[in-house]
Amino acid sequence: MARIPAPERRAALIEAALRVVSQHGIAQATTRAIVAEADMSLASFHYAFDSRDELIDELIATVVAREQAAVMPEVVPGLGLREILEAGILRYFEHLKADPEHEQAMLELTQYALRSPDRHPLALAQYARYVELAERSLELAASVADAAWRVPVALAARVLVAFTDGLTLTWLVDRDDDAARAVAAAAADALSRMADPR
Amino acid sequence: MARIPAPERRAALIEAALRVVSQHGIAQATTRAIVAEADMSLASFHYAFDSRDELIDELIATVVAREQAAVMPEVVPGLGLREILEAGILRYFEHLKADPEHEQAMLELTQYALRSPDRHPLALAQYARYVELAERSLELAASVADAAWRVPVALAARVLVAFTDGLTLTWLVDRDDDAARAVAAAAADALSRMADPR
DNA sequence: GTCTATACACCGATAGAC
DNA sequence: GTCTATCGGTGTATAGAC
Repeated sequence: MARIPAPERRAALIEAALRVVSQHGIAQATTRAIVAEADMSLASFHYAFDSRDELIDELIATVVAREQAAVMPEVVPGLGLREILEAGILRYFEHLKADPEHEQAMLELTQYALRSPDRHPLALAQYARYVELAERSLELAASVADAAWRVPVALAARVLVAFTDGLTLTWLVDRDDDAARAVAAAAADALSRMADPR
Repeated sequence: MARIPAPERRAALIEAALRVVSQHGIAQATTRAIVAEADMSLASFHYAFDSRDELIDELIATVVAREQAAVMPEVVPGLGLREILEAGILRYFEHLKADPEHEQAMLELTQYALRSPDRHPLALAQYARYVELAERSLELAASVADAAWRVPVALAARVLVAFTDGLTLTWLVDRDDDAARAVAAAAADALSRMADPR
């Protein structure tokens, strides 16, 4: 086999691990399954990583760092804040529908991290990142709609994260698109009432 | 050891399994960990159950059937619908704070069920039960507040389930009580606008 | 650096004595 | 019915040839 620098091997293994977790769940993301997905030998795994735990930690850090603002609103002037927010949440919903396994993987990684005190900070960082992205979206939305947040943006962002999480979890279970759209509308409604026109 | 009828052994093992899942997560809920918690021999497990899968399925069915309406509003006349709903959601939040491991276990069992086509119906049944309980709460709340739902109650109930799920997941990660209360207020606000005074 | 082969722990499940 | 002992399989991790 070709000689591949350790950092590249680590990256390839992390990508393979994400695919395995997405498709089969974290419980099935064994070292053997991951190296098979990456088309490597088992020994190569332990050359690149000290342990499976080390890879999982790195995987969580990677997906968190890579997370993009799926809810980021388009700049369409003339719309009210409520409409802008609803469009943003619906955009996230389309993103969820396009790749449900990825969001399911993110949820599993969160819960995995929650089960170990050592890894709890990883889950916290993940949600801090979500809140940060939500915050930017809400600030942009208010700016476009010419509104001002009455509560701290960080708090409104935290509420938005909770609402999208709930939308995700329930939709992954029942795949009820109409219900998900109702959640989006209700969430946008509630959030828009946390701001005043300027 | 004493001779215990099979149904009692099954019940004891299910209770032990729930404790193990709550405390250590479903990944650690091995047959050995469960029998240790139940103070039984490993062979007793396979006398009562054909397989570990059979017990997990039974466990999910049991916790779902046992689920109570934690959000069920108190009957306090004179309050508006929004206040009644907020009080109900805050009641659920206190329930969550009192026993976080149980709600975390429920989330894990849901995601576990989602990973296997055979068990997906169990997750669906779980959420159908949640929606049913939410529906009863919403009907009672509207009746007490003398209001009428403008949308189908089932849909409003589905939205309520999503909101409480999001509240649960985010709070389990960051344990931010103030943020959770803001989610509760926003959810109550959004839901109350799905009804009209009568 | 990469491989095959293997050590060792733990898993679910069963055999067979009592 | 209940137990101890054990099987076959799979998990993580490592040894040692190349």
